[in-house]
Amino acid sequence: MPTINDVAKRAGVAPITVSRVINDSGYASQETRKRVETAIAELGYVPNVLARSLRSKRTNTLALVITDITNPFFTSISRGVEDTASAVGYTTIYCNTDESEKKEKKYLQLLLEKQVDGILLVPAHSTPDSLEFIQEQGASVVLLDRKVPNVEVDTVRCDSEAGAYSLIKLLIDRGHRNIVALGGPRETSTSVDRIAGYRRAIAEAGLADHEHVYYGPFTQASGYELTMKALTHNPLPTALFGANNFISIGAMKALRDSGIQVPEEIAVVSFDDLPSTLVVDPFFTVAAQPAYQMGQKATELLLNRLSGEAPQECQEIILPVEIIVRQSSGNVLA
Amino acid sequence: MPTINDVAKRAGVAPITVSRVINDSGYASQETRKRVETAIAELGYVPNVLARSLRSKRTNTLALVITDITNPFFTSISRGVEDTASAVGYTTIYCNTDESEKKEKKYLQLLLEKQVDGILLVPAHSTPDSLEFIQEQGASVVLLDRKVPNVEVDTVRCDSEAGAYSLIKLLIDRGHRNIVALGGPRETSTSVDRIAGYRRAIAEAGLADHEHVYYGPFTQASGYELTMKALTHNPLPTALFGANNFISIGAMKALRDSGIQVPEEIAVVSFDDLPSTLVVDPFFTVAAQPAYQMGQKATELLLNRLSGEAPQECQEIILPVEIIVRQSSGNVLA
DNA sequence: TTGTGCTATGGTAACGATACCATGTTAACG
DNA sequence: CGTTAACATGGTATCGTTACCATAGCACAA
Repeated sequence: MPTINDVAKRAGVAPITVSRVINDSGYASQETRKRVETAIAELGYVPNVLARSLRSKRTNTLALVITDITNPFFTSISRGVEDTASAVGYTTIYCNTDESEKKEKKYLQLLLEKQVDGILLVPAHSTPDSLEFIQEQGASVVLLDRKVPNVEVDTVRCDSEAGAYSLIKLLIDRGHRNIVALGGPRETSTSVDRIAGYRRAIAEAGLADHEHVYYGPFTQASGYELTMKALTHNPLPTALFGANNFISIGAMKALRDSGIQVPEEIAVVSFDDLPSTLVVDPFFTVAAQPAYQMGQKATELLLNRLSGEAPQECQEIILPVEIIVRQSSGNVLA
Repeated sequence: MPTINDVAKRAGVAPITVSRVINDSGYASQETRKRVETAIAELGYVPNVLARSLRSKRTNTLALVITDITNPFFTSISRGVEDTASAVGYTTIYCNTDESEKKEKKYLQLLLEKQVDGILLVPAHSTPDSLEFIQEQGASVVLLDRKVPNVEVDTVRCDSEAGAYSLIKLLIDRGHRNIVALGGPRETSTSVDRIAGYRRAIAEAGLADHEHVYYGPFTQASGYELTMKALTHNPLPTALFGANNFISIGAMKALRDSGIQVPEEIAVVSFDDLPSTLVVDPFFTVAAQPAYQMGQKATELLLNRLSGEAPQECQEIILPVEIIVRQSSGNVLA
């Protein structure tokens, strides 16, 4: 495989001149440029980015660390990231942590070894320490979707508390008094905030006695299981609140398997919408997060940091959620 | 940021010894190993993979070039790839070509510059030439999902022709005589094969006069549009065959918007299933491809090539599709 | 004329690791 | 006791590129 030196020899110039032509940096006469370009074409020369990055200390690579690309929410985020990054010549490495502390650690180490310029991180088990370590190693970080307390980091997320509050308020306004929350993990900030929103709405309506919260992973299996537990209540809840899309789908399956009609017998509201490309008849009343834009914004913020254009202080961008009312929330109770 | 030399100095050894400890290659006494490890920990040393790869000529990086990660089929493939690759210490770079020739070219060039060890490619506009160029540049290639004629390359895909044939046969057995195919792009091998399967079933049943094929991109919008065209037929078709998941969802929306009941008035069958995590009540009768395994197998094949374990000749692995009969195909016609 | 600044190009070192070769120490064996 | 082999460590060159500094021609202003 030809190197920059081979090209230089063939074009009758110094390697550095070839470099200047390739990168369009510094001066190069029209004629030299042409000679170099033909030499490149004739040899089928492909620059070696490893060498370039080693010398220049920039890899033009970002990393996106999410929990699971299989979740459409993260899929959309990833397209937002990828599109934004690739438009300015950056590549993106994706990592799925599956909410595992071990995987997260392993990937972060790997990414640092790869000298990525920046990391977009949906923290699963990140601590202030681990974030600081990343920054010490010269990589910029932007937190996505979730908070990590007591650190100075840029963050892009949605207002989970307000979104959940609105959903529950909507149910209460329709006459529901017995609403069960199917939460995510106890330690995950989005889950915590959504439950907080639920609590605020419940408390405001003077229903503190009717507060019922279950916790579990953000999975369909958990949604199913927690719903089955909720269905042992007497009297039955009149509405369920799923803290994310998978939980709610699991809940729906549990209700179906129990022969319970939605929304006639039990109403369901949920965090996270499903992309319209995947659903024929959207059914869920949801608090929809602008996932694509989250990825986009976070990437823009990160790129600004890298180019030194961003202001010194950390930014916390909080995007609004959109409440979309559909059938699953039903009508006003009789 | 500390380098291997800093570690070496602090541990009182030569850099190469540190290297041996890190990579667990060659000999190192228990005691030296310990000294090196503490030095690494104290300095917060992180090896620089760029330098390592530049010297060793291996990046331990694969690339997955797909058309759109937003399609659950490719999402599943990507998890198959990622899980298999990361289990043996490989990182994966994802690229979305969106079926664009320009993007595909741009990404392939970029990936070669990055010196990826291997590329898993869902060819959108790849030619034998472009594949050979990749191989000349020292990267291995495995084609995924689609064929490129007249090249020697490893391939992992499903039997599109047989899958489509089975779906159409199923409709014919239930009495359908007027089945419209909503195809993908004319040039894409999967689309071509699926239409071929459709044609074979139609011909076998002596229905050549009732052959109706439309072509368009693999998108929901196209599925919608083509269905609207199909609905202008007189008499109306009794069944539709969508060549991929997005097309079929678009078709369903068109039928819904036209006030046509599925399957009562028109039956629908489709290629590609949706993951059960995303659907409460699976409805489509489909030819399901084992997407995750496709990613897995392709990655294994690629890794075998890289380690030189694979036999010389190219392999073509063809996985079977599974016909899953659900409601959308309806009952036997009256 | 001298000085200044733009254009165009090149030489040398360095980025941070490992490949390759060399060397010394120790244990084991006939 | 000498030879062999496994163990343990190090020196030097090199991967392919760019940073940094240097040089030289030329136009133009003072």
